[in-house]
Amino acid sequence: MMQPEQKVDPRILRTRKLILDAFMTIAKTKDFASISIKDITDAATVNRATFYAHFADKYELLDAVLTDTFFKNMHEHLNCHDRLNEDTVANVFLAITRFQKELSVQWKKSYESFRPIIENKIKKDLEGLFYLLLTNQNLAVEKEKLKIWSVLLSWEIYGACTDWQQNSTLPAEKYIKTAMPYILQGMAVLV
Amino acid sequence: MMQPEQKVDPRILRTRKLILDAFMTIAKTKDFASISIKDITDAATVNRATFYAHFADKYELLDAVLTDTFFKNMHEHLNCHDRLNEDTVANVFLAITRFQKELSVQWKKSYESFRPIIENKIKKDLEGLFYLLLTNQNLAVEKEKLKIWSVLLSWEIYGACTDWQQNSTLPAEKYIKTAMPYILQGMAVLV
DNA sequence: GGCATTCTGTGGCTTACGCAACAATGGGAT
DNA sequence: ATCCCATTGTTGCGTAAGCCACAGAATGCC
Repeated sequence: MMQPEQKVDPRILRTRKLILDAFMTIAKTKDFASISIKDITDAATVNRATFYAHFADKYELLDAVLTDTFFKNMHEHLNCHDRLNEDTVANVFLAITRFQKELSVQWKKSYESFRPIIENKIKKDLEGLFYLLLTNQNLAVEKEKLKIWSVLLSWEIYGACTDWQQNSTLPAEKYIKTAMPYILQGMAVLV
Repeated sequence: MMQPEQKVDPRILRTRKLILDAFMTIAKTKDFASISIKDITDAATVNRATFYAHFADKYELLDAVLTDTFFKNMHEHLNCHDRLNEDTVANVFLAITRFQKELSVQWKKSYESFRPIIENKIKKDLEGLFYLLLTNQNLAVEKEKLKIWSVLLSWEIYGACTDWQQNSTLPAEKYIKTAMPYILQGMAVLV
């Protein structure tokens, strides 16, 4: 989003990465609740006090990990200069479902305890993403409305993902194609 | 050797490892002479000034890399509580030849410029190793003599390695078996 | 219940590292 | 020969990270 990204001390990046990597590794073998800060800092070969200089607690770390991995995943299939249209929505849907799949496989032991946190996180991120896309295509609509519509759209999409995951036997591509007319109908208010 | 190994700041170990790893990686693709300090520190994501806090120059780094890898290699086939005998000598010979082989393959681009440095280094290390083994088995011989005999033995063994590498077509195991009687004859002065 | 143990945040102090700037050296090109 | 640019070590200063010790909370065990 902001490309200048003014220089960050390399030590900060290094330590952050050490912590994130350590956490992701541990999450594969241990339940989230039973992971202690010490487990993480030991694995990261970082002092416990240093952890707290980067993150307030375990949950903030989880948040950061999700942001990193989710956005990484997202950007592989979407660039933020796209307009919000049928293709974009479909791509977002597919990226989310793929991401969830990956998480539940990679983080077997922790995924269940993560789920509600992940859900909120992704919806917030989505909301921000949609809002960004919408403002970028300068429509003649007040920002207030765009904000709310972003919320609606993010819940809608995320709901679709959850439903697909839990109840559907369709391939993701089919599912989203089926859902698309309804979504587009809602988005039509934009133009 | 010394097992207490009083605690070292983890940052030092980390930085050192980053530098060593970076160097070994670069050595695969570039000639030693053409590797700059900046190349190394960039790859290691470490500041150039930090490099100089750890090593005086490129050669000291090379020295450290060799020590680490050589001793690692050596200890896999030998423990320092062994006595100095036929088996030990044979193991050392094989460890060295294996190590040289590995280097020349791994560090294609740099090996030739390394060679003389490596040679001195290994002989020094060998000398220390032999001296250690000899003193450990408390013989009734002055230290002064043990020191000199360690030198002779290390040159002898290293010479054998070089000759094998350059002139011999025998398998290393055969070669050392052939050379062994002569070496043992020399060592007989010890008992 | 009580007791011991582990974990969590936090603060004060020390140390290692990053940064920018420097003079000195050494090719390489024209 | 001259200029140019890159590399080499070195320095002083600011900041991130390590270390230790602490009190309070949580957990487990009997």
